[in-house]
Amino acid sequence: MPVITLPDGSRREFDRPVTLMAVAESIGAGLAKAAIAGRIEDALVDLSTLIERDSRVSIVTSRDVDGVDVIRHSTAHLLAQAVKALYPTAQVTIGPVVDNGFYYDFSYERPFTPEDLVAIEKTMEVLASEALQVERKEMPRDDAAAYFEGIGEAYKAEIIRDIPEGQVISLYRQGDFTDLCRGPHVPDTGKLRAFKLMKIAGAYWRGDSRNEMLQRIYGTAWGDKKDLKEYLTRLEEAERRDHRKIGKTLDLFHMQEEAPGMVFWHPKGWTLWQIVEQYMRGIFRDHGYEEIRTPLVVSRTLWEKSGHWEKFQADMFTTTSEQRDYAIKPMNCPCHVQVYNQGLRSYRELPLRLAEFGACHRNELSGVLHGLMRVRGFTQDDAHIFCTEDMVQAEVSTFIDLLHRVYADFGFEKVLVKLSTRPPNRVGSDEVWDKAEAALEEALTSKGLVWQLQPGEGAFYGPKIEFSLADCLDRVWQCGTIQVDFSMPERLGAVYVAEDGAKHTPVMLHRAILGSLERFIGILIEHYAGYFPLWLAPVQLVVLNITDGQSDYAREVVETLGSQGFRVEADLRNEKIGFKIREHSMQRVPYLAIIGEKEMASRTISLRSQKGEDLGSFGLQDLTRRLAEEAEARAVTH
RNA sequence: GCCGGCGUAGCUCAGAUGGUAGAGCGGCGCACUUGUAAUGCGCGGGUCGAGGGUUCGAAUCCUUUCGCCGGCUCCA
Repeated sequence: MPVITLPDGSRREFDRPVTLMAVAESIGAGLAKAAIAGRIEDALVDLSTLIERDSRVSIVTSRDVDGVDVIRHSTAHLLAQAVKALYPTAQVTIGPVVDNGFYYDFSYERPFTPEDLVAIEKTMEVLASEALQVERKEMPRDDAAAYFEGIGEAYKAEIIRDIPEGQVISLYRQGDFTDLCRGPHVPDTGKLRAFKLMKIAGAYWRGDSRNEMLQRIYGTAWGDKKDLKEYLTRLEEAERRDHRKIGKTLDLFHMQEEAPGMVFWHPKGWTLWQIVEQYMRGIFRDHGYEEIRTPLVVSRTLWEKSGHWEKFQADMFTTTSEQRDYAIKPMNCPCHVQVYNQGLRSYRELPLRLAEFGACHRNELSGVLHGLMRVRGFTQDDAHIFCTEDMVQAEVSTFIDLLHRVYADFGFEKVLVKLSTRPPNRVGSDEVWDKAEAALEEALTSKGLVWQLQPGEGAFYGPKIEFSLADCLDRVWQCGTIQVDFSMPERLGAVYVAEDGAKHTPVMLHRAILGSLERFIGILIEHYAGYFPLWLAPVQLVVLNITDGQSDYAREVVETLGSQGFRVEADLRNEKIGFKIREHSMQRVPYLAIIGEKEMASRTISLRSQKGEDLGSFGLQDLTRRLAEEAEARAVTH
């Protein structure tokens, strides 16, 4: 006689085992209708699950995150059912839930086309409208394998064969379609009301590039149509913010096929770059870093010592001169160790923080290149801290503060943190790893940060922390990192003389805040949709005259502001003011200063914000004060 | 690198089924001297990503190749 405890603490007693659905019905018809799945104790299960013992129970609806995931998972099944209905020779493989949706991989004799996608989606809608019951059935492993082999589903059979013998396997049937699945699923396909197929892509069977390429269909699914629409709007917004598009319209940079994965920076883009770089240079200077510059082209012999030649040769650009092999540096650390190695270092010099805006090149696979976000030539805000093991925690701790400050200055408040610990293949003793991992963890804890642990995800040479920022669309970008390295200083012969007079190997911390400047600028462009805050805007203000009569005064204003370090341009063209305003507004210039007869007579300007507000007339002193204050505050005004 | 899609004027894009390319914006010229998101008129501008093939004839069909886009894989 199960006693059921609901989330609000109330209890209900039943005189015989009941299904979750029956519990939902006993609470209310509305809830029963909205029910997607349920939870018994903490396990997410089907509504058809029979409750035989006293339990804590809750009903999951589409307003529940887990409920939406169940809907997505069931929509993946609906997709597979539709594909099998339209293309019976297609074989199903796997169909998991991903962020915002799901996908399903199929093996089929030809690629699916966009027209297929339309047909499949239509069939899915029909199947959903039929509100087919979704039934769970359990089967012994071997029977299940035999079943799928019998219906020609080789991939499913293969998946089952990898499940331990003797285990009971669950199958889900809806209409004439049966899929192997752990579940849970919606009670009937009528619950699937808000979905859309998004795109087709290739994907390797089991994610291994040696395997067959399958046809992956991506879809999105939501609890209701409103959420679906919101999601699609968000995608449109992301498209609107695409840095490749904005980079073109704002004339920031371009790329061309003669230099794939490399950037041609135009004057405005390079101005933005310089603002970012000079800002970081100031940060370095204020926090005990010394800036250096090391060669781009370095002999193979150094890369052999560092181990890169062996491990990453295919990913490096190489060249030859007078029978010597060279590689264009894919990272800066070996070169930084060379700077460290000049002269004999004393413990008194530690920690030594060497920073470089290091231009690196990696011969990335052509298929992964993506605007500024994934390039072959990039510049890191790189630095290496040479220190003792005892200094690691303090250095990491200071770095974390620094990083948060930098992100906040650029307008990013939300930072996500991941700690990656020792992988199976690694260098260094367990004691040293223990110490390093503890130092990183302690540094995070002392800052009161929440972090995600990634066991085994550390580099072979040491543990690391990765910092990601969330942009205005809540997209997450991993930018910062701090990594402990036990390997390279020793490999490259870095030492210091300690208090005991003996030579010791320093620990090296690799660290970056922005990561790649190219990519970071790409993120900035998308975050602000090109509407940069004043301190970042390549052109901060344009002075517009009404007629030729004010040209000289306009030039004078530009000169005055320019001499005070503002990035100001004049637009003295013989055009209507509305035309000029429109052009510069579309170029997302933060401020426009308009000068007509009136302004010239009173030696003022009329100020217009990017948003189109008339801010009134300003004398030059008031204007410069206003601009300076806003730039200094790094205020985000639009 | 792999799978699929795409590549036409400076930009955004039209150009079924093969018949030697078109619009808007920008550019240039002329007129207009203009008050807060497009003044009017006129003029140029493209070996249709590149190579090869089929054809009387290719932007269009086939093929090779480069690049871009979306994924997969990779990411020291």
